[in-house]
Amino acid sequence: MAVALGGALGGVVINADALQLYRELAVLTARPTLPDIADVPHRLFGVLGCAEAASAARWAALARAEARAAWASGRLPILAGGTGLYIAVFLDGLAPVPDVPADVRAVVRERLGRLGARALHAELARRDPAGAAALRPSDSQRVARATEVLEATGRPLSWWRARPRDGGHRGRSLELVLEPPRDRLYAACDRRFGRMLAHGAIDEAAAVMGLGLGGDRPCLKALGLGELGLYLRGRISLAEAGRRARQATRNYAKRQATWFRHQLNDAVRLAEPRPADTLRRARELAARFAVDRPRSCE
RNA sequence: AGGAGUGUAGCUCAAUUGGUAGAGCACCGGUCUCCAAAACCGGGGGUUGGGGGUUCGAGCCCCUCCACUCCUG
Repeated sequence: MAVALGGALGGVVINADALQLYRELAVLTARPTLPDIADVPHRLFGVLGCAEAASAARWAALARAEARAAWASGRLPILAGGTGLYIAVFLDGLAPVPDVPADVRAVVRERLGRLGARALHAELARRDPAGAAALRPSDSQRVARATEVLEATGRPLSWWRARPRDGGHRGRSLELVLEPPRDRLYAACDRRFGRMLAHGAIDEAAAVMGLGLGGDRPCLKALGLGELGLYLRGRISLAEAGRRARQATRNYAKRQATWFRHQLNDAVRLAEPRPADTLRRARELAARFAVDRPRSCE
């Protein structure tokens, strides 16, 4: 869809997917391949090494720069991808929380692994009662985030969130959500892994495993990577790896559907009719959008 | 054909000596401001293979039929 729109409207496709950011993950993230991208410029695909860690803020800064560059060259920026948080951050901006130093982050993660989320939450409750009360003790990810921000800045996360947000383009963009019927969505999920295998997913997984990265690297969360890792170490059969990867893909698609249904209220929803119809519809929408297209994305 | 065993939620399995069925996963729904392909929360579900019997009461005991598995021929 993004490529079709980009071709029809003179656009640049900008990746809005947390995992397609990683260079070493091409097959396993179904990154667009050459025939697709020949006619339309693509940005932010495979631009980080797996040794690095992406974040919403880091991506947003890159995406804003790319969007500006696209406008400057007279092209329409088209963000495409499945990471709801990233898109939300692009649209609404982010609280101006300073970057948390890597060592602080590492210490908090280590303690999380050793003590568990509930223990960190109890500790947070003493230092930032309001912030802790807003979090479930079992929510390891957010408890760790709140802890590391407090640790690094000396101020609770809630204090930072009360400040005005940086950036944001809400109201100056057109949002399209592809919403295929659930059975077709799941069927597509099931087909995906087999296709990846046919395109060298096993070799790619072996190469990534060979990097010897720490177990907490974001890039290791790619669907199917962990499963193929178990297969490569002889722990499970390839059939079992496939079964688990397909299941994980469906579970993820379900979460995406929930996110996009509730977090992008103004989006135009396309229930995926035949591709030609969808494209025509999208062109109409984009043409309408072009009439009051802002002069710059600043 | 004979012998043995098993049939409980979509799947894999639980259920103290008979006291009117639970869990994980799936599925559905939801949360979401910096690891988000993450992290977390909630929900609906089963005339316990069919029929009959014993009993105050049967997923548990008895009879019978059906299905599947294994063994022997």
